[in-house]
Amino acid sequence: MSLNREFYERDTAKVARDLLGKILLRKDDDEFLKGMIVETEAYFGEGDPASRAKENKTKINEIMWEKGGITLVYMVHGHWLFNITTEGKDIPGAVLIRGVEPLQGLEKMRGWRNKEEIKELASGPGKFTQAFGISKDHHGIDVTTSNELSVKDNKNRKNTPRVETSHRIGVTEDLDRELRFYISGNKNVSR
DNA sequence: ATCTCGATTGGCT
DNA sequence: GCCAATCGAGATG
Repeated sequence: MSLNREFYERDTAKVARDLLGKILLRKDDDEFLKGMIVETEAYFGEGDPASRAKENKTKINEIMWEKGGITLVYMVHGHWLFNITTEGKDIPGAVLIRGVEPLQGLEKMRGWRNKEEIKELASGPGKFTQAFGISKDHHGIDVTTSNELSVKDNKNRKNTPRVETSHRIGVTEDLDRELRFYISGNKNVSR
């Protein structure tokens, strides 16, 4: 079962933290690519200087004001970045997926990334989208109902992961709060 | 039509 | 650690 609407329509920082350890599934043709989310960042709306929803809506970011659980994909520095929207309608928010531990479909990921080492496949927001073949085509997908792209609970993991936090990476201006979350000690965290 | 910018990456020192 | 290449969106003319 995919995580439901209620999971996403909560405080963005909580969603970002709770996505750690969850399983991300991407179906490409008949093959499944699978990985565990190990690093995320939370982005709010007005008052968050680093957020794309800090000012006016655009064709791409308007989705942040809609319901939670929808994919938001855009390009930065020549790389596609993948987010999932949070909160309900009219409250903007999204979680950026920054790091994933590859679990299934490694050969396809290696081909798309042109790298061999597992820790080089998805240990960064742009690396992850390249490894999973995610691009503009995957913008606006409802991950609570889609077969192509979904997020599920991790049945194999009983204890909750040990989480560390830091300031968000690469942003020109950040809030005082630490809004980057990652699983302590995991090799697929970006840095 | 052209310009600017960025939630990045990888190669080099 | 530094820095250049990256490329599409949004703004501007």
